[in-house]
Amino acid sequence: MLTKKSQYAFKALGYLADKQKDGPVLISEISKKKRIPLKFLENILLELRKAGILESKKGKGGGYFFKKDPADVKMATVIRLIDGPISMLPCVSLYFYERCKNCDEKHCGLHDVMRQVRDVTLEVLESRTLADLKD
Amino acid sequence: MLTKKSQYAFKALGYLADKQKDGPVLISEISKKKRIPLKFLENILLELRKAGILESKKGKGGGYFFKKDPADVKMATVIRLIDGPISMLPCVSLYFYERCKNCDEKHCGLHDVMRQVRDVTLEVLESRTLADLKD
DNA sequence: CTATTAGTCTACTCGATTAGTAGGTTTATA
DNA sequence: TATAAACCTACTAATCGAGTAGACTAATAG
Repeated sequence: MLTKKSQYAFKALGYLADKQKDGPVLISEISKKKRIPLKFLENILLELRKAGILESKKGKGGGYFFKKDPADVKMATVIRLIDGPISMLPCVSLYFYERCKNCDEKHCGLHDVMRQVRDVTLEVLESRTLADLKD
Repeated sequence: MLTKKSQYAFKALGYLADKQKDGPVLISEISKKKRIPLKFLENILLELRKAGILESKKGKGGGYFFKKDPADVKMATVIRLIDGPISMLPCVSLYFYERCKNCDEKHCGLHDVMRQVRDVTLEVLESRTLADLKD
């Protein structure tokens, strides 16, 4: 399951993708329109900015807006950033790999199945982008 | 990510699938061979028995063994039993569905992507069975 | 140059979940 | 009747998820 945090992130990013032409959008506006707790949203947007996906401007007329083109940001990237691993096991994770103890990866049935799950999952999440969140 | 609990469950089930011809297997044997904390394993096997996957026998010569044919138990079933939902969002879950607030499922980009992820994931997990865990 | 607006940052809380452990009870077999 | 083994309830400690508090910094308008 995705955490609330990444679900909020996706909602906020979808909103920002819609308003992309309108210049900076206030955190408080996103918070109201998407019903996301204000302070929680602050943290989330900050993370997205630090990751280089969003950009912000302080003071009057400020707010958040896209730094990258939404079409260039994969869903998988956002999930990994906010929630961490996408795979069901550490030993099949590409970005958060950990060797599994007492299970030989060469002939571990579970490993094989979970690698297959990872592959089909990533096929979707690496091809879909934040542009797909626009309505 | 799968929990330790379901990972242990799969290891134990794999072991039991191998030993299927040998009659009842002791919890303590599985615990040793697969390096799973004994008391934790007890709980797990109990759940699997109550779910009708395993059967047990008490007293001398007792232990755990398969009630169903391993080839008839889908991986998805075990995950749902031990960990719960497989989907990334409650609103696309088949067995643990919950309507999502402030997001119209008719035109929600996130919903669509996550439904697609669910579909490809289940294609794997509903087709692979515990027989695939044998080595 | 100062008031206001708006994002930045650190740290805290609090409940739920995860990963176990303890210890007694029941049932089958020898 | 002794012993072997599973059964069952309840407890604990650590981590994580979800959110809050409050002070700080930077940009703009008058």
